[in-house]
Amino acid sequence: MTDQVIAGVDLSRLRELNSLTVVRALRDQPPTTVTELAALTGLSRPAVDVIAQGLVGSGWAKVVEPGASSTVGRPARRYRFNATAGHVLGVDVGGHKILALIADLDGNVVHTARRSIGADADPGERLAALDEIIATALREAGKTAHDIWAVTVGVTGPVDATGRTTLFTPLPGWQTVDLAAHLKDRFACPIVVENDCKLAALAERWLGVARDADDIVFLLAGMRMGAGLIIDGTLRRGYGGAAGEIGALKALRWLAAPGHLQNCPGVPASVSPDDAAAWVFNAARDGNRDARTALNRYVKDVALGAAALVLALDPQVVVFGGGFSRSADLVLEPLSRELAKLCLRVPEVRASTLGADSVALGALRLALIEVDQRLFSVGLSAPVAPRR
Amino acid sequence: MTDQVIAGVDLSRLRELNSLTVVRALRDQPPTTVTELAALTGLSRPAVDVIAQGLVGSGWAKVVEPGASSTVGRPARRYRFNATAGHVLGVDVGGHKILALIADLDGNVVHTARRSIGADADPGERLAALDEIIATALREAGKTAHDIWAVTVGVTGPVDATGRTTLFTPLPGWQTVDLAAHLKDRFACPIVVENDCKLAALAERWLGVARDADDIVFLLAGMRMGAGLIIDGTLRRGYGGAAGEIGALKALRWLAAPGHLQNCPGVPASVSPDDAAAWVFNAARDGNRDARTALNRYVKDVALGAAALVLALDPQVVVFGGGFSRSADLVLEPLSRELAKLCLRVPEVRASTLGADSVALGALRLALIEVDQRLFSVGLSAPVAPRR
DNA sequence: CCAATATTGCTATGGAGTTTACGAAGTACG
DNA sequence: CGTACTTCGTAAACTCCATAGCAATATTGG
Repeated sequence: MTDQVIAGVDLSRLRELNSLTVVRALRDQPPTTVTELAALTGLSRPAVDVIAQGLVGSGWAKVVEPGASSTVGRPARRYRFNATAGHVLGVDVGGHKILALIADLDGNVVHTARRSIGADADPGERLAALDEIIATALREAGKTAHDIWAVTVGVTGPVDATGRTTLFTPLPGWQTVDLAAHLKDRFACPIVVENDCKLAALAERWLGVARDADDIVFLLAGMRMGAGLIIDGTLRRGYGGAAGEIGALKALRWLAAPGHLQNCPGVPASVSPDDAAAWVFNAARDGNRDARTALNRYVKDVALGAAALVLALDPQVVVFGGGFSRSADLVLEPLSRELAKLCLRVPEVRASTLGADSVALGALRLALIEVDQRLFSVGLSAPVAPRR
Repeated sequence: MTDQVIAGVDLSRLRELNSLTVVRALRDQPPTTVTELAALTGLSRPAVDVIAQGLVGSGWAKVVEPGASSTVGRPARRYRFNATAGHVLGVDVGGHKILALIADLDGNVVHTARRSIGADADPGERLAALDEIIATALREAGKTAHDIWAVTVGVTGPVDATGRTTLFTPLPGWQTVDLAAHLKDRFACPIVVENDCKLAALAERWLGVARDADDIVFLLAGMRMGAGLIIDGTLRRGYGGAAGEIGALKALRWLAAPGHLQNCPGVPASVSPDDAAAWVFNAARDGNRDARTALNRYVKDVALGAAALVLALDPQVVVFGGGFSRSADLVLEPLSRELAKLCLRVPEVRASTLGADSVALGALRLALIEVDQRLFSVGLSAPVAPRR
């Protein structure tokens, strides 16, 4: 079918493959003995031994000398994956705030930097704030740009293959911004720009409430509605990066959905438009009749778009996330009920637990996936760090 | 992440991997010399030589002795993939007909058997007809059930993991039929039952109009509307096998769409309900005003559901297939126009060329994929045929 | 202190691929 | 018609990798 190069396996490549296998096993395990690794990989003990020592030499693994052993026999030396060999950076450029996380190769967050920014900030201000917060995060974490092996930035609006949001974005003036190009001067590593909903979906499967599922429809519910799709365990972007943008279909009323909350009668004039939804949720909890009506209408509209996604993809789980997920207690049950009415096979509906950090966490996850892919295609030989 | 066995590569496994690489190269190529294979796989000439001879010994390849050579130097022996080592069976169990195809491992159809059946036939009759046509096809092709390495059957309605259509099916009484179990007595090989739209989508990517695309929304348009989704080059079924069933959402009006054609004013009483649509298409071509109105309404309704799928998945191509694709000349342009109005990023719209055979061809394709997967996981050693 | 047990390190063995080399089989050309 | 040239087929030597088995070593328990 394809005419691309079909890779025959050379003997040196064999060793590399087995090294990668050991790395993979090491990474998913607490510090491990050679014998355990041998059992895990199916390789012989001597082979694993040689490989493990090689990995220590090249920095991928560290030796843990045996301490007080609890078993009989000679205590075994243990090896652990050297997660601090490299780090990744994940950033969420939101309307109101910028959040940057730095994590090691295991995904442990080692530093967090947050800054709020006006929703009407122009692209120049926003980029300057981004640069500043990245610089701050690196400095405070004691890292330089060369310690970072991959960068992912989340923005609102569909992102195309080049990392631009030309189709549409709610950030003022952002249509013409080429964020990847902007960051390319600061980092030598791969830089990925991705849609915020898609990143949040990744986070939810990584650390959140959908860890067990391979087919997930993630709903980012806030003043804007969005969705991220994970199918067969992989984030799907679509051909032009616009997968999940079901809100564009007016018949499904996603655009209008948050309006029911914002324009709910009875919201005091003292409450700012941004906080109206929170007020309505609280009022609904207290039994306010207008608030309950608004909530009902909101859920019905959300369910309609969600049903379209569910019918299209037949996921195992629908995750209700985003800013409004704090009020999931009010939404989950009626949303589930509406979906049951509209869909053929009804998926589970769960509430997100990651809250406001989900986009930045998802950015970390995507950066780690990027490192992984290069690791398992390029190989261990070259350090995975800079491209040039 | 996973705790499953992580495969280390043994030396014998290495040889197997390289054998598989050579098989793969051989399969996509006209009869090939050892030197060419070596260049293609990156292996050395002696290594490929040994492997090729081994493949001939185990029946996977055949030798083509050199004939009149056109180049200088000693003419090379050529090897070709032995596509007739095994065969696959693909069947389309439709409302009005049953179509069975037998193909070799290259996908060349070696036999076709077709039979029409009443739309109201009960499950017993339908299964009997299926058995008969399979027996006929095997007999006339000079094969037995043991020559078949994989069977796929296409039916209407969403198919779950066990091969049953418990959610919904338009075939009378079919809800309780366990087709896979029925066929298990007749074949020792893997048997897959799959939804007809999904199979037609596969066919369109294999031999049809979407060979170049990895992200495809396939529309099966006929008296019933359905869809099959190919994302990142792979057919996606959804968690419960119900992906693409967007027609269940009444707001998107797929259920009603064919009705515009069937109930078009002006259709002569002499035309049977099944042929009404064809009459309307013809009348529209002749400029009949009522027919054009019906067609417009039909296209608008089709476009609405299609737009939901397009927005959800952002495909490269939308393929208009199924029985009505014969009249694609009337549909394509307005459908494309409607989609442009409704979608963010507008995909190409193409008309299917495979016609009524697409489901059976897709069944063949899925059977071949099944053989492939077993080949590349289980390996060459065991003949891929019977499971027990 | 000694026996039991498990790990570590070492050496011999065998399989697979590569390199090198040479005979074989055909073409091109004087 | 014969020689030079090209390419193929195959064998031998070599390298690399993983395995198997054994000796050495470190720890626990009696």
